[in-house]
Amino acid sequence: MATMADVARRAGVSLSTVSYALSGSRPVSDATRARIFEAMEELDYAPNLVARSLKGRRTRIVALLLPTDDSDADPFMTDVITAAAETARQSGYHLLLWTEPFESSTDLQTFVRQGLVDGALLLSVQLEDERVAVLQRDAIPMVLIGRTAEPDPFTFVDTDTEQLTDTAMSHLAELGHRAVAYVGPPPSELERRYGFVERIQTELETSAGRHGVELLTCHPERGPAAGREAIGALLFDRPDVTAAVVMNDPALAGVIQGAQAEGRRVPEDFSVLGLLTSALVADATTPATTAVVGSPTSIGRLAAEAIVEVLEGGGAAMPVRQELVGCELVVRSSTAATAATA
Amino acid sequence: MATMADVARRAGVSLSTVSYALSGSRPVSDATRARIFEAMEELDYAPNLVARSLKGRRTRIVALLLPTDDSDADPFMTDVITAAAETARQSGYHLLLWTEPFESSTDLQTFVRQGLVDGALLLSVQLEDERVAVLQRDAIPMVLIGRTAEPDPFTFVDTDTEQLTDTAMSHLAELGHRAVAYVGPPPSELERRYGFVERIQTELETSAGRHGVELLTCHPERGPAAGREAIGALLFDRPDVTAAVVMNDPALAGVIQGAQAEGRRVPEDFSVLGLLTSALVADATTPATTAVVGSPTSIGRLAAEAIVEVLEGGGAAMPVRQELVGCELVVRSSTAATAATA
DNA sequence: TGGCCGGCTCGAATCGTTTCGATAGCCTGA
DNA sequence: TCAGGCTATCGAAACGATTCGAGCCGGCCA
Repeated sequence: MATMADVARRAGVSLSTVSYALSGSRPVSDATRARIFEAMEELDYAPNLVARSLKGRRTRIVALLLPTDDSDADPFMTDVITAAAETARQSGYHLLLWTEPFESSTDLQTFVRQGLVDGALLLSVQLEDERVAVLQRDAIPMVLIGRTAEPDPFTFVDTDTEQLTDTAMSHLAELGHRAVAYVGPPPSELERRYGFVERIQTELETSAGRHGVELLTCHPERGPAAGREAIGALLFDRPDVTAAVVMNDPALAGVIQGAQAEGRRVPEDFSVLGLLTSALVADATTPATTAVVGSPTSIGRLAAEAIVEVLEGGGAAMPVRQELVGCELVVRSSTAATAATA
Repeated sequence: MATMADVARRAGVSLSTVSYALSGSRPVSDATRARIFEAMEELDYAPNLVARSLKGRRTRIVALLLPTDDSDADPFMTDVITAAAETARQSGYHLLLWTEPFESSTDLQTFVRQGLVDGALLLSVQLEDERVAVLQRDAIPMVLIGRTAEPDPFTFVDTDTEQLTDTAMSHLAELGHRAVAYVGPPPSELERRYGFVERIQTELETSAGRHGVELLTCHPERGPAAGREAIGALLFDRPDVTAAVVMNDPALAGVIQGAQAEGRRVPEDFSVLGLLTSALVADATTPATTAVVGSPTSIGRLAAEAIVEVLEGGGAAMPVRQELVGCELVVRSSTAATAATA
């Protein structure tokens, strides 16, 4: 690898002149610049980012904090990550993967102190997130994807859960449903105090109330069998329930099958609506599941934009950016008007 | 951030002694070492990785080359990535995301020349992969996940496609199936000359031949509708087909539904076997789809181990490592013996 | 013709490590 | 008592860039 000194020698100028030609931070005559660029060309020169980082005291690398035990969110996460990486790259930044189980932030602590990363993007933020405290202690700029219990004064990007739940409930209410099952994530997710899950629960209740709908909650484990069982038990108790809102991809098919096993046709007698259901899963059920989905791509992009903005902003006091990303109803074939309505 | 000089001053020793105490590359007396570590503790010292990288001419960062237009492999990729990152971390390495569309390796070229990464992990390798040529030109150590048309002399980790196809065909042959449909990936994947896909196709044919099974191929687009249509047309032509092997997650449910629409019960009259089907999708179909799956976690781990080995190995000539990762049959409910056999 | 101004270029210091060569002190053995 | 050998420590030179202050040289004006 050629260095700047090689280029300088070849072009017959000093090291610093090469630097100025490259950065433009001081004027360089056209003739000199031409010779320098020619020399660079001939030597296949590319500036060494490590040296630049050392001198500039910033690496333009952002850590992507990825909890390893959050596999439910996989398809969603991939899109977030890809979009974030793309966006960051366009601004000259890079994303460095930092995977770790949910609780164990001492490693994170020593990691960020090593100065490899300028900032961090936090995925799957929990209501009380240790990682936030750790980063805050060392004043590492960060952007959360998700929200902590007390969102201020952090910059975050999150799905607009209020819109999400409201889109879901209005859709069902308009179709005439008055008693709806909420099939939530498995119990293990609840214990983790994952903000997203709790927010959905309360806002779903609020929204149901507003639409005059009664909501009945259950939290089956992963897998279709658990889904079948949960909806079966629920329908046995409450045969007046005519629809289910499902935020549990692994159990989704089970919910449909369970309802069918109770003698309900889907969607004629019983509607099923997915929440943040991955397209692959929604299309795999019979019938295909109508769902309200977020926009992982926008989230990734916005998060990357936000962290870049913070890092480029230098010391300037910036307004904290808190963005909610809208949701969309993707109509497939699992919801329909109730008999009463139709 | 405290530097080594701060620690040295506080401990009353020279800079170099601190370095030796930390690295152990020269003896340091117990008393001195104790004072040094105490000083580090008090100052919350952590060595600066950027400076270390500059001096050592290696960053211990590995690029993870991730094609952005390969969304079909998502759930699989997430596991590969996570496992690779975890493994790398345990050896003191980091993974840096480099996303780019399939064709555009000039960016990659200038990127690797900047010396930020010591090596690279290539995901979704194609038969003729530009990226390999680019990296080879600059002698960047790499490990492929997948194989190029001519796999030598590269280090790679890949799914054992021969075992994969053979597991699939023996399963169906044992159940008595003699004419089997192969529902492959969408045409767009074929054009890309993705080695994995072509290898599966030929080996499936070989394996079918060996088991006395006739194989009929189709490549529907993504989505259940395409799957229904494809299998419908195929069964219309060839009513003697009693099973389908599907390597196309988005179309999988459609294949099952299409067979049912032709009056076949699944699995009693018609078996469906998934190839590398993601668990989420396999569990979402009715009935749940039996599948032969690879081990993304092992692949990620092995790939990370391999690149670390290469990078740590220094100049030492090492045997090229080429590993094939085995597959496993996950029995669910979509395959059964043919009427003739049962 | 001399002094001044301004545009380009240069040398040197710096970022925080690692590592090589040298030195100071101590012990051992003759 | 002194040469010789160890051991523990120190100083200085890198690694490859950025950036500050200074200097050179030509042109312009008086």
